[in-house]
Amino acid sequence: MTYEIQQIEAKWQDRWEDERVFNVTEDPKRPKFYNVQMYPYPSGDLHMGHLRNYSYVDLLTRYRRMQGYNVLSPMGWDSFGLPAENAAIATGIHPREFTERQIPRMKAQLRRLGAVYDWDRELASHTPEYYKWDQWLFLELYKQGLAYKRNAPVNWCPTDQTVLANEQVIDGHCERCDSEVVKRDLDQWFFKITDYAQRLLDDLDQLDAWPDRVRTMQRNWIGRSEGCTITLEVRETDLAFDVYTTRPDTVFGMTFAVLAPEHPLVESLISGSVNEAEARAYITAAGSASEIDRQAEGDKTGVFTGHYAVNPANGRSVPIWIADYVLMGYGTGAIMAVPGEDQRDWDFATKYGIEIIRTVEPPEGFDGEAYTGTGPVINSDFLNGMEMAEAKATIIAWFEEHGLGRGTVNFRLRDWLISRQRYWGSPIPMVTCPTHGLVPVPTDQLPVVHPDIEDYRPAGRSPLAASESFVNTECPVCGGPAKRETDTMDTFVDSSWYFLRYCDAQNTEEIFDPAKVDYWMDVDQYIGGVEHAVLHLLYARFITKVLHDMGLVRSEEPFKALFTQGMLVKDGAKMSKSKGNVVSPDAYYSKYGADAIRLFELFIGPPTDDAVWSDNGVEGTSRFLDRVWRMATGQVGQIEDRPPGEADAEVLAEAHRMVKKVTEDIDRFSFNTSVAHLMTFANTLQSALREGLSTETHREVIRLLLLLLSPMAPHLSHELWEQLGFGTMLATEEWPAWDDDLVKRDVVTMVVQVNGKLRDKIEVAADIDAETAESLALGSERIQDWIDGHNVKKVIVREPNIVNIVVG
RNA sequence: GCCGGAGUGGCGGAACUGGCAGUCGCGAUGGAUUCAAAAUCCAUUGCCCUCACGGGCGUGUGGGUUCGAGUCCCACCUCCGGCACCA
Repeated sequence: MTYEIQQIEAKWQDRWEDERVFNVTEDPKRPKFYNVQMYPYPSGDLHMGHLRNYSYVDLLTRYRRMQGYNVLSPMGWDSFGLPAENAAIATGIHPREFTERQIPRMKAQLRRLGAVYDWDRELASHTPEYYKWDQWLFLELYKQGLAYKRNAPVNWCPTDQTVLANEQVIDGHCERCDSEVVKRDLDQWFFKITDYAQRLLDDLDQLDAWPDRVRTMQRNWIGRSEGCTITLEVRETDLAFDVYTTRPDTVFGMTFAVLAPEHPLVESLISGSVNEAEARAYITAAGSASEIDRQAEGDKTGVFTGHYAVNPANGRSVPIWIADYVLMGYGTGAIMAVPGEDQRDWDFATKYGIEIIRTVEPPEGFDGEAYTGTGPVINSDFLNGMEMAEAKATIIAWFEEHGLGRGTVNFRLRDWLISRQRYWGSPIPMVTCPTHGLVPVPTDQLPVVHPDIEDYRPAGRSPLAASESFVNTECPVCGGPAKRETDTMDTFVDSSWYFLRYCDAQNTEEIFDPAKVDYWMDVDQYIGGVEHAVLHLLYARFITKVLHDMGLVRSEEPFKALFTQGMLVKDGAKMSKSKGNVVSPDAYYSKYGADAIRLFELFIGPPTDDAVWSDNGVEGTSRFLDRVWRMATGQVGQIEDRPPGEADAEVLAEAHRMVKKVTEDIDRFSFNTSVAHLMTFANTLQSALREGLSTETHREVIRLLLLLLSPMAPHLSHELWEQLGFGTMLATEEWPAWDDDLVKRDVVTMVVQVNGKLRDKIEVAADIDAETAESLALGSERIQDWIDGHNVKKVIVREPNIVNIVVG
């Protein structure tokens, strides 16, 4: 019996598929486990970095299945979007053709790894069967006022020739192509995610099986702040504007006010003002400056409007400035500036010679500039002497009483910009009629079919706009000539609900059957990259809440547990095609097989951490699997036909210890140590076999080993399971339980320390009492040498593990 | 700047709750087997002193708490990630 890797792996891949072992239906009698990984973009070849993630997902599918769960593990394709489109532009192949060529290749590669899914539920977002429901979802949001179109300054990527959501702008650069993003005023579609800001924030508290890191990132992104909106009147005019502040307690220190250059009041303020020319020049310059330049901290610029505002707290006049360090997109686009307690205002005031009044007493010896800490309020009339919290509450109450302002809550989160001027995405199902304006496409006319066109290159407007046959349509209201919306949806719309569609993927009548979703949701384990911490995971939570409010989904949160895996690193960079450092699994498949690759991917390090690829690591796990094969098939040591003896009992006990450790470690996602425990046991078994082991013990411990190994190295385990006659299909066997009596040790090593330093080890009974432990320790010859001539001050006993003797 | 996370042998990493630092693997060294090699097996492998028994040092740095600290606390250094003129 030699280990014919290629043949065995192909055999079991066929059998899992042919016997539909991992295809599932709703079964109320069994507990369910819904295991989902973030569906991939079908990019072509899988490299070792991808395989790491698939190995984790597949391990969980198989493990939970053996534990008796009804496990749903589906797979689909995030097949719309820029990568396919850009690849298509580069190669001249149509994105549809390109995509539909890649999908079967990817499937074949997953199969080669031995990864199993319920392929009956496969979906791909570029297919009309899928995007029809994207469009349906859009119309539902539109109906509820959660989708709207407006002209707004948006992030424009000059390379990809499309707008980007705020979440897709990283440090002022395009998330995809790294080009510098510019601002443009455009009519764009938005989803009103801000309506859900508070709920998205509050419900993070329920997600205790999410990494704290991700929850913190979402919290920061939502950016809730509590403060106060105050109305400032402009002297000698009937104009007024609102400012938002989180520090109303410092209002007496306001020595100027600032408007963002885009603020709507700016025009009426500067027109005819003494400073008009200068102000106009400044606004023009600020408007053309890139985001990056405007974000340069420290170097603050601005221009005086020529007008003064009234500080509502004390009636003082303060100059109104325009400065681009105030952003139109946050708060009211205008601020009260308090240089004494805000460093930005301090910088500005110092530069332009504006007065600075401290309203919080800095501590003794404070030598900084603006003081942002706590302390007693000063120079502030009736607030004097109060601490920050009290002063805030008092002044907000005072403003409210006098009708000058009110306590308000502000979020950093903005509405989600979902329209894209690109070809390869779901068409937005709206029509513009000269008579009836914006009209939604009736749901019975869905899908708005995404047409195949010749020229899909980006051109500053959607390529669909060039297709006469697509654009020209009838108004759903009057039947007159009308034009279709030509923008497509952000692919994050597709991915914000696909996990619901998996529950009922072939439904042609509705987006899904709520009863089926009810059975499978929530996702019990969601697995993906941490790069989606705010984008996809926030959008998916939002859409789930919308569907919940529509009564279609019971739960308010889609993903009960989230696992974010680390990346595979090679030559100091994430393994990726664009970095040119990918390692293809092909050579490793033919030399070592899928099991050795999988086991190495699990063994390489903690799953949450980045791991460094090593070329000969697979060799190690391959050696281990070879050894398991040889030991299982009787090619190592002596297997004796006799009743089990004492040595057998110890091997059996070790096997049960392995069962316990491996199970507990899988449960806490410590896959690398699970593998280590299997290897440790294999070493024990090998030594035991050298001495000779009974047939009975050998068979039992091999049985346990194969059960544990099967989610990690399924092909080899299945083959041995069958060959040794344990049964036909290991995947459907029950996960082993350990026997506590066997796991328990009778004799343990007790460490004896003198002043905290290890001085002796004594074998003692596991149930030793404190008194015996102490006298054994003190009686040890070695210990005597260390305490002779010293005064024993204290003996700490933690039986049966440790005795520490303190001498002076 | 703010908010997270990490720093342990030649390398990847282990030590989950304060209790033997270095499981497991890679690499390396010596040996067995072999005509030879591959494969396999055995042994050694944190650093320093010692023929040895044994001892000293050791988890980024400095301090602290504790009978006892990789683990807890304080300060700092370095690296990684997120946010960043958010009022």
